[in-house]
Amino acid sequence: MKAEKVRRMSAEDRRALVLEAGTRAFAHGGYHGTSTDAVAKEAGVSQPYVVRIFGTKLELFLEVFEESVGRITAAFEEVLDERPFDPESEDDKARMGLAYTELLRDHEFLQVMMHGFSNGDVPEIAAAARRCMGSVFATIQRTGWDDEQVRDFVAYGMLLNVMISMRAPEHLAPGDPLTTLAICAFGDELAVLQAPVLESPA
Amino acid sequence: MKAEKVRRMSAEDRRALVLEAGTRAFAHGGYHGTSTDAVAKEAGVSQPYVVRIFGTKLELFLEVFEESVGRITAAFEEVLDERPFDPESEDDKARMGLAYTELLRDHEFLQVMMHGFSNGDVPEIAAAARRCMGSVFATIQRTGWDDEQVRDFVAYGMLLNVMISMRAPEHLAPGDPLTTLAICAFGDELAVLQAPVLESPA
DNA sequence: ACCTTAAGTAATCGACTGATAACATGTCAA
DNA sequence: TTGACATGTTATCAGTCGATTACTTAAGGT
Repeated sequence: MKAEKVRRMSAEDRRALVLEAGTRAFAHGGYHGTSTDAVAKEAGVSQPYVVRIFGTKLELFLEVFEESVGRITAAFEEVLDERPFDPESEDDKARMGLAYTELLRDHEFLQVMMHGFSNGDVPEIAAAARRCMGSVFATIQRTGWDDEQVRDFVAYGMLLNVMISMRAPEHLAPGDPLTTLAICAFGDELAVLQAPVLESPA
Repeated sequence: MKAEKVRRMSAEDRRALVLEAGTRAFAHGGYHGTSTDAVAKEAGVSQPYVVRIFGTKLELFLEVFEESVGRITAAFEEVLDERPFDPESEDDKARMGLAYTELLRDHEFLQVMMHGFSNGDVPEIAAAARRCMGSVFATIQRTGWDDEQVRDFVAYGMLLNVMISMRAPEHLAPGDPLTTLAICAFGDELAVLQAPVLESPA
């Protein structure tokens, strides 16, 4: 019957794979709204195995969360390290903005971040959220902007996160005020977010 | 034994009471993280009763959510209707900002709103979120500001919501970058948010 | 006083969840 | 080849959740 020998993976690789699956799963339901079984299904392993790897669901979420925020700060750091950053330059500012909007296309990290940010009732998650928000702020500070500029940049990011969360780009109606907001918040990026990826148009 | 006659309430009053309790409960745990029993306990009634009043947990949440957003837009409308609003006036802009920071002190509405905004995986909640975000945007538009200004105002609000959600004001450490962000985001309001209400200082 | 209506609860159900324990099997060094 | 260890699963449990049913009793008109 079962001729297939089941290939195994190193614990390290499997852990990384489950972490990725966890990112996708938690991006949808958040901490409370996602079961360890959902993560397991996404990863293609059994539910008890994912809890054995991470100990508890909470620890799994915390790892997923911190990794997601890490990816986001990494995207900014890439821009900052690419070449000297001029705090006065509108062009450099646009580059930072672009780094974020590129993240929007694959918005799992952002949604995980958002879920972490809004789970203040779980002390460990709230603590992680504060730590991560601090590190994001500190990273943006490296631009040389004054604190108010950094604050506004972060605030703008939060708006985009919220708009993504509520699936605004996929639900635009002509007369809707939300459409106006979406247009002036996402700009050119809106078109990209509306349509899913097209496969090799003939 | 039980001498107490149980006083009853009109369905209307009880409904309002449970709605209020729901606001407090959902503000903490959000949709997925709050049980109907938690709402019932908060309201001082039995769990089956709260589901009978609202039909399902989802409908209860939607009512709580829409009412919360209603309170928020109402706060803005109060400012707008108070006297003619000058879109060029820095003073009038400050009044709008103040309307929001006053909401921060009793932040249950904001947290419920935030939870609704980040629950995009539940279609009904996401739809309500889009509707409500649209109505908030439309309300702020009544200032006469151009769309970019309105957008930035809303974005700023989202940042404050997130900071409140992660309990930033209660966890300020001297060297922390988050503290810097908190200071330049909340301004004078920060002191108020840090300390719970003091009872008649001797 | 009576009796219909409406407010409210206790009991309970089936589904789900996170976690534990026991078991099975692939991998690899000696 | 073998045996120890690491990878992974099945079975299962106790707790929780949303919802339904059936019951209880206060309120209020006649």
